[in-house]
Amino acid sequence: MPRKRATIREVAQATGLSPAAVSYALRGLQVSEETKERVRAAAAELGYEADPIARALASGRTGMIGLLCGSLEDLWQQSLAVGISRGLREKDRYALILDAVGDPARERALAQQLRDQRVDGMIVQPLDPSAGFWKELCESLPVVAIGDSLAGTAGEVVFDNRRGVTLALEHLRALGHRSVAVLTSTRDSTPDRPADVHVTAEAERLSLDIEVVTAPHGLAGATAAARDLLAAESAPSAVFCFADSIAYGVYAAAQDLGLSIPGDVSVMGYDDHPMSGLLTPGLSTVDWDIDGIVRAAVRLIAAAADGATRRRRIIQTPTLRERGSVARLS
Amino acid sequence: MPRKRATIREVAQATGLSPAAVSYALRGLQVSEETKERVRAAAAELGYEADPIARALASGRTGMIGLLCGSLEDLWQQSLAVGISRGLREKDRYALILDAVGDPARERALAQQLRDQRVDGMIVQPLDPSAGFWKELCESLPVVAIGDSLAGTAGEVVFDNRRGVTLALEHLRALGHRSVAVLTSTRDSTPDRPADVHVTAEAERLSLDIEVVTAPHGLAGATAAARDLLAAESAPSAVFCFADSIAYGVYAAAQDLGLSIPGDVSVMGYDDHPMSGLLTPGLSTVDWDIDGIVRAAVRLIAAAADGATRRRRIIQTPTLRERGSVARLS
DNA sequence: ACGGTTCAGTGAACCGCTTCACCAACCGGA
DNA sequence: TCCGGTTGGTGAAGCGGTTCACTGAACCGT
Repeated sequence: MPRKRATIREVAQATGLSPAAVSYALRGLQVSEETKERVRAAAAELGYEADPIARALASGRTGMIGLLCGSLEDLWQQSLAVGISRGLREKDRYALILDAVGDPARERALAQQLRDQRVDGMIVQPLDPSAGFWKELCESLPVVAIGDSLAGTAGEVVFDNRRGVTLALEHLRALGHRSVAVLTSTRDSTPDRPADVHVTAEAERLSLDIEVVTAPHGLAGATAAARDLLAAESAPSAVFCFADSIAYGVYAAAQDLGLSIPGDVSVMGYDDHPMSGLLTPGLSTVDWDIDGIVRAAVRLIAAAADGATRRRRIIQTPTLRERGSVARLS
Repeated sequence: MPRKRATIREVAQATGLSPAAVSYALRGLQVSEETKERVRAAAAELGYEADPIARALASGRTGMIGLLCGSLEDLWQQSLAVGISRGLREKDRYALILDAVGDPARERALAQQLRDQRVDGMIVQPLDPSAGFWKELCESLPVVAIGDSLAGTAGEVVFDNRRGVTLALEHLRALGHRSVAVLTSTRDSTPDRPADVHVTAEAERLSLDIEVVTAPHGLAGATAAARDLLAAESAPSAVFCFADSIAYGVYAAAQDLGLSIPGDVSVMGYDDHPMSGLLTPGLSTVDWDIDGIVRAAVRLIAAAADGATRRRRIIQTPTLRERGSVARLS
């Protein structure tokens, strides 16, 4: 049995001070340098370290940041989680990552759980942004949303989806494509739904023939949807996928059907996931600079957790990344 | 300001019971059905929900499972995290995922943090299994290790690396390869280090010419190492990578150098990551059945957290998955 | 010598729940 | 009728910190 941990009272005893004094000393408040040193020494001696749970109960704060992922299965959210963990380290904080595994009810429960854990703030990419509990949540702690979906948050990092859509569709148009399928997925985590609006608007402007298809979430779902799409007689000359991970499904489908990319069909992604450069051909995509997004989110949440009150909205602008999955249509 | 949360005392007040009775009632203990019902009603009425922090402080347990990833950047650990989140949901538990971002000091801090959060158990894939704190940690709560690296754990899911190595090398040998490079990485998270031992043993048995190269961690590192390897005059005819993610680096390097896989060089992976089937050619690899691993880990940790005391060791056996990245050498 | 400020430190009341020891009432059995 | 054993419930002492209101001493200028 590992010897029970030292408590603050033992340290107090050892130094002949009151627990209160020890508490203050260890946090560098209100005490003379000399006693601080004495307390530090005694604490080290006893191997004392403040219990975060007790501290959380008494003070209501923990220093932790929560990251709530709607579905960690999503490649995009994986990248997000990785980046945020790394980014927070540099701020001497750390993230508690929770995964709602695609279940809105669970998302609700976990959001609450996270709040009850007294995180100092949380970063979310909501599964169901329209759910009522977000508002309430945002009122009780700083929340930074990725993708502009929540109102009343402490901050948001939003995507200029109009620009992203324009970039992709103009690119396809410039290479001669006139009929393109737009492949989204239920729970596409990257952009907000209204991206659809931009699609139709841009399609109109560019006089493109658009067909929007929504695939079930996940690689398998995207593959199946893409297979249907590509096997149809009226198959489009290009597919614009609303996430690189969806485009991967198109690659798989093309492979199954013996179609060549971009020979038989052109493909565009949306994200720029690290794997996209490794495929053959490389996936042409809309690069959202995930590093920038992560940095922005970390900056926002750290500021908010430190008490900043100004609500900020950072807009992310994408760039086009050409790689070879889009052919010029003769 | 959101109205302050109801406390157990308010519920007690409302029902005319003592806080203790309410506490028992809500956990379904020692009270008559009738009062249970009364308490439930009052709780619902007041919107009362027990505060997990206070509960943790008083009772020492939380119901949460911690997942400590040495480096979430690693594709393998990402898959693990996803699987475990999903698996735990079925057990009505949830995982707190922490990422040490490759820093052993941070790993230590986070492990401690997790314990201090009173998780009921934790699953780890250690960055530095030789660190002293693991032992102490394992004594204070149930720990399940992925990859047999820790002693004294509540359970482990270990890899039969000898079998894995044999599978890969025999496959290469059977197709005529005699000189193969083995590409590992610092911090290869999948297998335990001693896999190297198996490599040399198997190489001897199969009379293969082996060169072991260790790449820096990450895609960029693997790519660089692979480039050096493939550009050398005495380049091997095949590369066996100790993780699919490392193999991705080889693909990238081959692309850079204008080499064809498997025409100019054959490649074998180790994991079977979902993306491996999408590359061209598909990556032939050693399939570790991550689903099985996850299920095993979840079962072990759930049992241990529920008080099971028997220490279990589950051995995972791999299979060969041929896809096309290995050519027959004429 | 005196009121007025800081400075260092103390005591006790929390934070919100669990748990242990104990009790009253009720039951059936002898 | 009395006794031992359940049942349903209570009170208070924690869990291990933080914080608020307060005190005693030292220091200030006059």
